[in-house]
Amino acid sequence: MLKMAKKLDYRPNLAARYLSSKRTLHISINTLQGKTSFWDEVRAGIQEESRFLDLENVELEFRTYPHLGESEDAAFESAIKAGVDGILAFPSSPQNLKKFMRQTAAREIPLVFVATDAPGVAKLTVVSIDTKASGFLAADLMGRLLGKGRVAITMFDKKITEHAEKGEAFARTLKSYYPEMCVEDPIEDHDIESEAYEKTSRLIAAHPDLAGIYVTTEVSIPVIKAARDLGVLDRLVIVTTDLFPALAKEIKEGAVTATIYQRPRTQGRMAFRALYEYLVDGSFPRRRITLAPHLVMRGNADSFLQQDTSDLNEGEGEVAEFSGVAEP
Amino acid sequence: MLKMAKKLDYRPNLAARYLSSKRTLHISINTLQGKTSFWDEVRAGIQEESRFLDLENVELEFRTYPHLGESEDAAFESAIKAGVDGILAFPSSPQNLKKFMRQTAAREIPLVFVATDAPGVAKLTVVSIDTKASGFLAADLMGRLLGKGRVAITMFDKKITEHAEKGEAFARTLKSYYPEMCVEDPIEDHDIESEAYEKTSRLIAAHPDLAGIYVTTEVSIPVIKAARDLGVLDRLVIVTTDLFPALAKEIKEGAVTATIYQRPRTQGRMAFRALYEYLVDGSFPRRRITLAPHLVMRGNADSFLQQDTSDLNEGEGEVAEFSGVAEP
DNA sequence: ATGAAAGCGCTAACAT
DNA sequence: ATGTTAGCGCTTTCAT
Repeated sequence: MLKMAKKLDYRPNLAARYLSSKRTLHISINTLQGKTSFWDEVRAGIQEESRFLDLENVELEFRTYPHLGESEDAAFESAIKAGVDGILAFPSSPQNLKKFMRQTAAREIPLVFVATDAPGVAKLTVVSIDTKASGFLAADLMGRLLGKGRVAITMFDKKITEHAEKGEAFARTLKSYYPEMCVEDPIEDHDIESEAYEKTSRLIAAHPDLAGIYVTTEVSIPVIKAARDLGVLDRLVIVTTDLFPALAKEIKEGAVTATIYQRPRTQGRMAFRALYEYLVDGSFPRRRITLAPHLVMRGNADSFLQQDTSDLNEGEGEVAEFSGVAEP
Repeated sequence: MLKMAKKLDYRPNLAARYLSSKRTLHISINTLQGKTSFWDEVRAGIQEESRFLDLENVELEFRTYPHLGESEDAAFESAIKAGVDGILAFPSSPQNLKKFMRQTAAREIPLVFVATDAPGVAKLTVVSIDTKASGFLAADLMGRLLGKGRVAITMFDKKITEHAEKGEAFARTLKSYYPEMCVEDPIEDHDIESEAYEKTSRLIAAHPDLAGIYVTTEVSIPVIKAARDLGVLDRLVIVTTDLFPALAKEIKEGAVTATIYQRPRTQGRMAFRALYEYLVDGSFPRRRITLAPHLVMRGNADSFLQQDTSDLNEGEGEVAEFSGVAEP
């Protein structure tokens, strides 16, 4: 009886646990090598939060692979073999991942996904951008600026949940608020530059009245180039995704109206936080952690590009001798 | 010699420190009672982060005052008398605060400001929204939608740094990107509804060609009402600040084009984090912690209003005793 | 003043 | 298997 009661509201003292336990948590970070800076930022966010939260008992193991596909599998296998305590990953090919599901499940290795979900795979949580808000923002912006006309959307592949969701929110918003606008079937570029260029060119040729394009993938530059080469850039409203130097240039020059920033650093931070909490506390995060996108236009493009050091500065390693709070 | 070397790369083990120390940190949260939900959200963010970070050695003391002015001073005095280890505050009247500067400085009580800076007051850091990005966003949105015309801006008072900065960014953006637009002298509403209504009405009467209004304060409803009463609401582009139910309604109905959400919860979280880290680690935060504003339009208004539980889930245990200070 | 010793609440290695 | 004990790195108290 008493034991029961005691057990119910018993909370282990984490400080004591850290102190006594020699064990260090090994967390594997399986992500894609940065094509643009997106993944570098995600990793930076993870490191940041790790340093902030950690009471020096966690070790990050970065398994960064250059391409989707087998090197991704290799990273997974290697992590499992190494006996890591948790995995934080970018799931690119859900089918392959299922092979590992049993293993992670059997060994009770918690899994957190960043940026994209892998439907059907058991995981602790997924951290991603709010796709509805993204699609909506792009649509309302275009709608307000154009009022009517034909617009297009590009995505990696209709099968990527996140992209499909953005597309759906985009189309739905346009339909309900701007009935005089219509959306073409999505272009699928598979993150391949030439494919994006080709398909965009063809689309523009087929629809000389095209008024806007919403690019949900990272390959926005080829889309812009196609429009420019065909001489229609000036009359297109282009809304893109993410932010990197080449794109910032186009934004500042007015070629791109706005971009929807997916806050990679914060995604990394949140993902690590969720995994760490689970490992340390046993507490479950929400099933999905969704971030509000930031709208970037020419005025604030630069402030987003420069390292958003975000929260804390370096721990100087000094004893807390409260040395007066001076303002320099 | 050896001592020196040792001291230099010595890093105290925080876990051990928490464990052994009986001391609990007392942090006073001096904020304004919520007129809208802004301050409630800030406090929620503080609580959230506190529960998340805390290894049960911190105690929050909320000193919430109904009005600016003397009750604010009282809260400050009470906190200092109580011997708190740190204060997290909304500085409404910088002049008064200076009286306490000496005291906090003398007793080495670190001070963190939220939402607004108090220039000239020594503090650990200030957490606030990115005013430039806010003003810019409002301006570029209006510029893109209107192209030309006369627009106005309302603020609490020209003397509030944050408001002045927003106004400046707004005007500067308009001037450089949309030379055919012009900005009226700012309306100062001092957060008083009747004042906002009066002055807006007068402005509209004086400038029948007014095309847009950027409201940087929380009193956007009276501005909308004035425009509606004078029958010009339909042709005005209105961009507001913050978000609360009554405003969300106006956004969804199209009266307000967009609002710039200042992320009160995140402001609270960041502020607490900075103060806590300093208290525990001795590490100094950046001088200013600036958050990117969120653009809210009719499609995503609801998702912002519903409690953004943000990061973590529940921490079940309860802290022992709260001294005579009320919880929010 | 300065230094030695006793815990803080756990885990891990030991003994039964 | 179960119970006991040493000790993690600090702070605090107690003795010198």
